[in-house]
Amino acid sequence: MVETVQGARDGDAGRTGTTQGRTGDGRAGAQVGRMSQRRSGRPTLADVAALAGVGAITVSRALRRPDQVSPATRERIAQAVAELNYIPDPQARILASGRSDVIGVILPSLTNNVYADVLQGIYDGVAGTGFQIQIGNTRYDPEEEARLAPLFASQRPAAMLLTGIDQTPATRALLESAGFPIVQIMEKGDDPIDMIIGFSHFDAAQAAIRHLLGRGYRRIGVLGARMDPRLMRRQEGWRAALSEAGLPLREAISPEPSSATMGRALASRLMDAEPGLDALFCANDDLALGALFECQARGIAVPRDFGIVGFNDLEMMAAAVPSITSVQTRRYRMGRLGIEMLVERIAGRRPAEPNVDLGFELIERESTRRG
Amino acid sequence: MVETVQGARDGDAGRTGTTQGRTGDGRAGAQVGRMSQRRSGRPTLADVAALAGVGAITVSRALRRPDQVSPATRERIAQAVAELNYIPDPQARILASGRSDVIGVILPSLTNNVYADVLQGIYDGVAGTGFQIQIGNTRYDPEEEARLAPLFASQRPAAMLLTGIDQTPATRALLESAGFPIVQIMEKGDDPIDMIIGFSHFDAAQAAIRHLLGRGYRRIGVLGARMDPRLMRRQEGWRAALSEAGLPLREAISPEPSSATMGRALASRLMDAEPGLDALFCANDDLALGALFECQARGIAVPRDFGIVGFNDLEMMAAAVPSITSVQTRRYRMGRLGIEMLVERIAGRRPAEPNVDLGFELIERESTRRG
DNA sequence: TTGAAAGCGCTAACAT
DNA sequence: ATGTTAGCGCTTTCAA
Repeated sequence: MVETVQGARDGDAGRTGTTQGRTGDGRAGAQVGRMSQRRSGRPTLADVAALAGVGAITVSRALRRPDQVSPATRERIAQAVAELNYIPDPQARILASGRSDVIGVILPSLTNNVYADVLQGIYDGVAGTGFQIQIGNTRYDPEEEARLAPLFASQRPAAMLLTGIDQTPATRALLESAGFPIVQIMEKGDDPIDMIIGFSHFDAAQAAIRHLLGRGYRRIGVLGARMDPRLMRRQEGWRAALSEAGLPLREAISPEPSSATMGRALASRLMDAEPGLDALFCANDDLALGALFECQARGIAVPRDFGIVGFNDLEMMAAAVPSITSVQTRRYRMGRLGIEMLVERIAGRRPAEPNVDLGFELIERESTRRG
Repeated sequence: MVETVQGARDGDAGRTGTTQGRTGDGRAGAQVGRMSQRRSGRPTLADVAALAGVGAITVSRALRRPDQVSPATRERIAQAVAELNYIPDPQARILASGRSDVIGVILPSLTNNVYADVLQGIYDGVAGTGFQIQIGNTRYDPEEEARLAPLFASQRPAAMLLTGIDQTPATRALLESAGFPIVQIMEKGDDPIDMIIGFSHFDAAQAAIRHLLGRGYRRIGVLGARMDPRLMRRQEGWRAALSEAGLPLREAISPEPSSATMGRALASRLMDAEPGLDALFCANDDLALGALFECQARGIAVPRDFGIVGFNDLEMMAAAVPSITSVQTRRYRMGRLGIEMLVERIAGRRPAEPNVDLGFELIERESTRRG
């Protein structure tokens, strides 16, 4: 998605003569009297300038750096702007200045609750800053990311926000010399392209397993779906924790998207394959919800006979009966802080800390609170 | 969010000299020999043209309408493009042509599952078309929509997609004369600004109540949260259906966002206030999930002693125990079809039907299957 | 503090 | 089928 390819569409339905005539009104326009057919019909800087009796550049300055224009002129310009209902043309501005107000954002998914929250943080972070967000959706496809990142980068964005740390070497090289601020989110990393905000998926998964161990569960299984790089690192974490405890690895993994239905299916499969299973760490909350439903369907008592831990701490974990223990991750914060750091950098300020570990927190609830 | 205001940021961190030197290489550039400091450093149309030994406009045409250029020239141009790694500048294109490849999209939420699905449909619809998506998030605030819509419209989008039919008169007037295709989604309507894709929330809510009645439930309550215009119309629907059946109105409504936790709270409140309640229609699925959890917490048997119907048919409704009856709405389809219709119109073709009612379907599951 | 000129990279409108 | 010219609306540069 979001290509800037040429070709395709050509016609221009509905684009014909609408506000055509208005061009003439102020007759303020350029020195030249004749009317080009190419003009958009909207008032331009020159129109405002003529009406205010100043040069175009003064209007431009009044708009961008009001302090460089005398209060009197500023006021006259403000009136002209209001009168003409002038709105600056962002395209012209970008072309002339070589600088855009677009922050490119590349996410692996839009429907996944995790990224919906990130997205909310991003939009809240950008609110009122004057920047625009341009979203690319890779659908968890590394090739799509490799295609999208250079494409976005080539459009002179003011900054870019990327998900994760697994960009291809080529993409990475391109971005490192791109000349605009970049932040990677969702993962901890020693070697960011520029800035990074995240947490250790390895540690978080390890903490989940240790929590189950601490509650006395021993025959622990793990459910996972859609093994993206973050999931892979969680996998390393739960494997390490299980191995450290001398416990065998009991996993049910699917490449398909995570969902409650998938959670039920995977839980069912693992329960059948591993009789005596007494707990599940679910690498996503929707899997955990599905696992709980599967327990209910089988009449298994949670938490007495079976423990469940989820991951991400989605809102419904607290509402479930029993409520479900989960690893809280700061998704909204990553999106929001990511944008805030980028905006800081665009403004020429250095963030105090370009490498932020937001950590995680294991929220214990009823699903692992036994006896 | 997504303003195009002036002011704010000024500095240009990190933007300093990166690929500076490269400007000289092809020396192909314009007729003028001197090198402006303003140049971006990226190869331009003129560079490609010089390398291919043709005029700039020919390159432009080769890129946009290859059939208007002879195969031989086209081939030479393709080579030059590849050699220079040329990427067209979208801003310059937009400025010169007065036409952009941006489709503006205004949604009330990004985190709500409903709109996450719509968004996915939108991105899938736009994939491969060459159009870009610009999202505005109103957070269910009509004023924000009234602010955002004109702002987007002023940026010469190729088209716009709006949510619902409750734009202010001013916004509506502006958009009606905007000159680009517009589609409204999520609701049925007789008087679209341009095109519309939706379904009747009134009918859908009515169908939900009638389903409960058909299953023999009589002391029916309704839960609602965040009463946006769609919810209001559902409310009219459930009220009509209850009144038609001669049943009293038992509602628990909250202006706060819908969530499973909210569902539990509202269900709890209504159950306490209305002893003997035997069913709930929940105007959102997360409320329905919360209601189910509340029943579980209270030891109420669903569906035997209590019926539950949700709205939207989110994935987890099918996984719940018992699975939850819900009104299926075609969210993804509305997003996708909306974009497809816009793209058709941009290409100058008229869609067969500019007013599409996608309907809904009541999916009966265990939560209302008693007896 | 203000302005004139030039140009950002591309395409529309006429040529040829 | 290809080229020439003149912008699109804004900002940079340099000057006053």
